[in-house]
Amino acid sequence: MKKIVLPKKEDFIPHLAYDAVIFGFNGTELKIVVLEYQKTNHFALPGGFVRHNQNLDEAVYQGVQNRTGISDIKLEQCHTFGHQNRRDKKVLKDICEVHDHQINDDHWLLGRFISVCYYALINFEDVTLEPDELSDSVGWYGLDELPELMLDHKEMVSKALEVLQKNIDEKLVGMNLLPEKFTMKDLQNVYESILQKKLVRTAFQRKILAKDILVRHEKKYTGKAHKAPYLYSFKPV
Amino acid sequence: MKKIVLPKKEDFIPHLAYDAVIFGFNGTELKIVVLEYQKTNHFALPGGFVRHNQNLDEAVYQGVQNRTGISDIKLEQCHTFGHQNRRDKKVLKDICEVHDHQINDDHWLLGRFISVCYYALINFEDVTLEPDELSDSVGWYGLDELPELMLDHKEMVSKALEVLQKNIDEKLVGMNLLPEKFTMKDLQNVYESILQKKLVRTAFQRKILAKDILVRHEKKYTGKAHKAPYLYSFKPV
DNA sequence: TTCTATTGTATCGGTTAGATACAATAATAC
DNA sequence: GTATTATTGTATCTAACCGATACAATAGAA
Repeated sequence: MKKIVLPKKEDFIPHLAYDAVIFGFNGTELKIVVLEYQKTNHFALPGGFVRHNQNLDEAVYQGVQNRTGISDIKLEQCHTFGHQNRRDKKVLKDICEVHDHQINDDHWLLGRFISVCYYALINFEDVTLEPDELSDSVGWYGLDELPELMLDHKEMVSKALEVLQKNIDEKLVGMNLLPEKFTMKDLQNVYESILQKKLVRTAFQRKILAKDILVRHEKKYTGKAHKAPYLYSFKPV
Repeated sequence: MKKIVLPKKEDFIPHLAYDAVIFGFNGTELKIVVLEYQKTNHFALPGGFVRHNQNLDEAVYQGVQNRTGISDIKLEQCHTFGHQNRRDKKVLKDICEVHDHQINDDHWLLGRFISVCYYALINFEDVTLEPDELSDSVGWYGLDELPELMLDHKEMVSKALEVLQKNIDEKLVGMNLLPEKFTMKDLQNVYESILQKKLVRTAFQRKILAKDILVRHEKKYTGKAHKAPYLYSFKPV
């Protein structure tokens, strides 16, 4: 196992972390990015720390990029988690041990952390997840097939989903959960995955078209024995 | 000037602060609580730091109580501000100097702070603001008569108002911006102050009554030469 | 050619909000 | 007393919107 360099205490704001809930859509199901730490069987949201010379927003953007390979996304804050027992010595120690680091009980990484939670929507298809040196794997997990997550990361997922549901109409316009061109059915699937309920097809189509945010393109012939749906894309702003 | 005790570095999480936007309603206008630091002419939202053995939420609750005398309120998070130049050496130095403290440029209070912003709604009438020893005064200011505020506190006010506007229907039920009993006109005034726009009287009344959240009481005779309005209170949950 | 699943759209009924109208007051002016 | 005035509570009309339903228009298989 390659020896990694632990983050140096003096570079970072102590007791402050961020975590990100990154939503993607595989055509059927809403999924989120989860990291697995090498050999430890510990799972977590992509997260990290904020440098003294970094804006919070930038730290999150760069951190997510480093840890997952995902770039060019728009992250939004959803909540800051600050319970005093937000710490997990065991998990951190396990991770460090795997990498041949012995750390003391008073090491800064084992202390209490306040974490600012962000969320983002990305297109499942044009992303290749690349785990960083800390992580054994980085992968997509459906909301109902999440592994046990570190600390309160599960609560973060719930909160992020809640905020996303509330803002779905604003956030989805021009958002890239879908490929460039998509059918009305695809869009409805995204809505249903996020809202976690079935929508009325005809009313959905009417509502979306009334918004006047879509451009209609050619038909999409799927080979199935029925009328072919039109393809749409979001109107450029 | 009484010499005060500065917060000790070792008690608090460094680089982390909170600030609170506390909304009250005086019957006509929406106002917020602003502190003035003694003799310095510096104004700020009530805020403070988080102790190592405190939950974030508790720190905010207790801090607001200590600094303003306001207790028994429900605070909600609205955003975390983390720009790297969130620091203001001059203001902090001024405040310390007034209290006979000389602090060095590397004092922890002069460093960069990430601040978690909260907001709350309270009943203007049953609160007596009591400034703490740091503050010369604590008072209510209308949104369009705010003094110059420290750092990005003005942005915090905007953000809090934005969140409040979005959640007005949920947050206002049983909320105590109003006295126990109030007229429909009073309630409409609250809505209009928060949303910062005029509402249609008849539609407003119909909408609120349809929610079935009010109890109707006796009429309120104001002495004015017109029909007396009914008093209402929120249905107990 | 027939059949089937899906899509695009129109229509009906119920709900909601803005606009308008109007009757019911509470105090004042006379 | 009676008329006057401002405000309140409610009803009505219309437009917008949503769920439900109906139905014609397919694309491919049988």
